[in-house]
Amino acid sequence: MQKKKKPTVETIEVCPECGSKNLRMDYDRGELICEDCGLVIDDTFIDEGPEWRSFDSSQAEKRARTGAPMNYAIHDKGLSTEISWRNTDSYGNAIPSKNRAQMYRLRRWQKRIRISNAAERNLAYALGELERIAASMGLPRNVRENAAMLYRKAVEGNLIRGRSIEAVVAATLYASCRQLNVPRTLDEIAAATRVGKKDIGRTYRFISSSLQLRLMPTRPQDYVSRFCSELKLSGKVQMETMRILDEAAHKELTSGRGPTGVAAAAIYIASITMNERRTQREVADVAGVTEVTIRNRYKELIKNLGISIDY
DNA sequence: AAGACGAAAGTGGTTGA
DNA sequence: TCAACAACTTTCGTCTT
Repeated sequence: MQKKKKPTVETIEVCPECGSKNLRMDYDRGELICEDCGLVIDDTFIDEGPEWRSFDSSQAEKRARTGAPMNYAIHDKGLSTEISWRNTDSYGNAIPSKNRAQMYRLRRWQKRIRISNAAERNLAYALGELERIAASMGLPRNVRENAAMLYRKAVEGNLIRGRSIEAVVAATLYASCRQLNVPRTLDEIAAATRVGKKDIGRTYRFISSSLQLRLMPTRPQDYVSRFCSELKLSGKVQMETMRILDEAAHKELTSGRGPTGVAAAAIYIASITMNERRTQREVADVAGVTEVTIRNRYKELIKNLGISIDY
């Protein structure tokens, strides 16, 4: 019954950057992180199976709940019965031909009951899309489930009418990412869907105000670890960046500014002061802003924080 | 030659009358 | 609903390494 798992990121044991074996899986953010240098080794690992794992029977007992786990990402929350298409019984034996017709009728009814009307069908389609997009972006499971919940609420509130399903799915994903502090930019979401950034933004605003999501504006800090690892910067740079951003936030240099731009500028500064220099273009590409924005932000930062940069 | 700099004009979104 | 506005982008010429 248990199929052999194909090798995943969990088979990586040594940090390719510093050789440390001190790796940690951050399930909340969906990242595999080196504890020593801070490198995010892989943020696109595929999660298989339930959201928890047990390593021995006592843990399994503590963590297991009765019945199947609720899964909001499946349109009937994963609680319905599934009938396999195989003509075998649960022991793997072939079902006698005289029962085949009966099985066929059972399956047909099962389908009709499960996906009975247009609303259900749309929900099933939407959640399939959600899963596809989230998977291609490497978003962790909790973000997907959260997004699925938001989508259900949107359906209940009749917020879908007049909007494309994919736009709403993208918007809920975006909202979910922000709620759980694993922000992705609108650009990134737009790149993974067939919906324009404009549409997603509009739909997002509509949904979040209708559902009263009260989301804080994204903080630059939330982007740092992802950007830094994409730039292959060490944990030292990351920490320095955080320090700069904290100070900047304290002096109100971040409000009103685009968080990605501020994050990019702080990373740029930290990369120089920590002797791991990256060009403005490199940082700009990763952060999805232009060099000009980085220049503007970083001039503000070094002026107001009294950081001197000597080459 | 690549990177950094800065000016100027253009874009899309927010705000307030 | 519209215009003002700030943030950000694009483009381009110039300077620095």
